[in-house]
Amino acid sequence: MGEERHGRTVVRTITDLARLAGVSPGTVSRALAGKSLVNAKTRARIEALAREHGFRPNQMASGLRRQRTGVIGVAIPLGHDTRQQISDTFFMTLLGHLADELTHEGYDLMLRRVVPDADGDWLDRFIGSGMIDGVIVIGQSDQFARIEEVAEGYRPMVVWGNHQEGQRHCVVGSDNRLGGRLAAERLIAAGARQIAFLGDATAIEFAARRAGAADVAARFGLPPLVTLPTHLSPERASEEIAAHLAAHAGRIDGIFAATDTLAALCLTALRARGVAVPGAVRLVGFDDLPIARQTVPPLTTIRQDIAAGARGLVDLLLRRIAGEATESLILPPELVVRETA
Amino acid sequence: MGEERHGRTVVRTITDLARLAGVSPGTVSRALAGKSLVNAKTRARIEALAREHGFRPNQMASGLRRQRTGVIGVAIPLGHDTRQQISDTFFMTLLGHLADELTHEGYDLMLRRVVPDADGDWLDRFIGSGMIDGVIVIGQSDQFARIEEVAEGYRPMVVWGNHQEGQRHCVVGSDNRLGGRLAAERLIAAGARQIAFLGDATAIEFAARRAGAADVAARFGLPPLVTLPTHLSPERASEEIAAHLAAHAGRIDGIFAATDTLAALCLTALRARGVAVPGAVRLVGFDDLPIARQTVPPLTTIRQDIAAGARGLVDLLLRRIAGEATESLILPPELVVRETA
DNA sequence: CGAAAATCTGCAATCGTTTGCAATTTGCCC
DNA sequence: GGGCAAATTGCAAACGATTGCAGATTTTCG
Repeated sequence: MGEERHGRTVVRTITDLARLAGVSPGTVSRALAGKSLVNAKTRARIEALAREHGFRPNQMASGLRRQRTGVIGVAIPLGHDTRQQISDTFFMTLLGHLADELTHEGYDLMLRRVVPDADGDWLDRFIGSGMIDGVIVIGQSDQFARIEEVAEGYRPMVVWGNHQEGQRHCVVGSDNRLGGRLAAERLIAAGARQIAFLGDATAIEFAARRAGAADVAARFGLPPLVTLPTHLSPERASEEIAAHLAAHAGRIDGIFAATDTLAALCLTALRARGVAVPGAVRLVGFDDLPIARQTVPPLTTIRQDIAAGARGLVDLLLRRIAGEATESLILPPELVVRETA
Repeated sequence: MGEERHGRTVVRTITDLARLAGVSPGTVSRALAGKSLVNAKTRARIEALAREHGFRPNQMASGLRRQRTGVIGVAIPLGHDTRQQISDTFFMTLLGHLADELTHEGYDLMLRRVVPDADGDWLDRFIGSGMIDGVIVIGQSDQFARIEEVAEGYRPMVVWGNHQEGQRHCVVGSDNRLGGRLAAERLIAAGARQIAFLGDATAIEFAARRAGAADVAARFGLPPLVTLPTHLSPERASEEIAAHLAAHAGRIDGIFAATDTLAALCLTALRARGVAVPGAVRLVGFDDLPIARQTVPPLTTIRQDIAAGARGLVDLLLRRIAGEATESLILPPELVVRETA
């Protein structure tokens, strides 16, 4: 420690700096932490030296001692459909906003993709690492049970996803069922009679969207929804959609897609078959991603307010870290009418 | 420590576990680290106990002692165009692949968005935090000089971006100039005579793309490129593009967009003006993002192999961490012909 | 059987920072 | 100037894991 370099003492530790300033390490620590216990002049001197030598206290050591790291973990569980989510526009936008919010609150963000099937222990591992002060889980995937279990004993966790009656873990998410209702109402208003749901209805959020749409179909006395399951990755989904359209040609006049991404693919497939949209088939998406404005014709969709979601996640998490008990936050989605329905 | 809970001793530290196993903390540490110095039976016993109590060593303490954290920092400098990049599909896809690769190599990923204008010190702060073993910077933005300066004294850093003659920092990126050449050649082959470059040519990568296109225009004896500067965020870009098209109506017959995202917006704007593509105006994008397949008509573009880029970044970084000196890695982009040129 | 070699295990220092407590200095008032 | 309170500072013990070294145990072999 304290070797010469560039003709200037290199100061790596608070002790180095203390020696330079002629005080004890404790005082340096207090000065840099901005505590009121140090003399103003002493502090100024120490701060100047720190700046001059580009010194920054080691966060690992600080974290260890204070039992708080200033890092929030963000876990993205990937379902069977591995490759998808991390490049999915919706999740990525959410992640971007999360990064903003967390930075703003002075936290760093540790990102971890997890493949629950391959590693049943993912959540405990993340939490138990001692590296994070709290965790945000983006998407429940098929891990609802696991998350519930952990929520029992670990408070600082908030999850993006769907809310179920009586669940224990704190969740932030859209009212998917309501979104589904809005979508179906619009399809019907635009003239649809036989509605199909496009997407993997085993995913819990999607199931809720579908259920909302089914509610409305039933209320209007229409035939039950047809489900057209797909994967989320564009490559596979394209083929699957084409197959579905071929199989149900002429028998479906309204499609509610689980996602704008799927809706856009579906639109391309419909065009390829020469089906008029919204003339012969009406189409509604979900999310209101940028792509929704760019399709031809532009997509009618259900908007989720991603920024508000991120704010909610961070806000609730910080309150839980502070020890508060918090309710889940359910955001209302909103119908955006463009031209496909 | 070692209090009762759920009728089972809670073991938080390696010392707790040692007490339970009737050995010393040192032995537990060695057993859990999989060192060969512990007796097979002792190790088995310790491992069983650890599993049973869900014990995981504290990474902060471990990191402090070993002077290595197992975390790689990923910094995303945001230029003036703040909101954009983190939700930009290209960067996010790259981030996804990075997460994959790093996880695969046993590293965690710490994500930090930085606004260099507001915080001139961003890179040193990140590096000096003691929280990361190395750093990947995604995009040079306008921070070329700052990065160069830091590269001088800090080895474990790799940057995604453009390569300049004689630069010091290790970079991975596409050969943007070559990409620009490919784009221009295609535009010309498709019949363009007056080519425009769409995008912010002050960004270093974009400038290189533009330069490549300009090379080709000159070689073919065509008039110099017209530059149509835009922001990257879709909202602002839309208007700007519309204005540009209005200003240059009929005088441009080929557009090279810095990005597929811009190209898609441009296509929409062209459609709105009733301009035939590729009949009256040819259009080539860059990146080959998913949206390139979905526009109408689908976009001719220059593909960057994002996965290869991520692999390169991680590979080079790990080698630098290990102390190797490494060359930069320049990947060849590739023309993908679809229907807009 | 005994000694040397090989294998395990424990001890205690260490990583760099924070913080309770005690010691010291300074300021203030009579 | 003395005495007391307030303001600063130093001391040393944490935080939890790792690891060089030395002591203890077992194995090997002549």
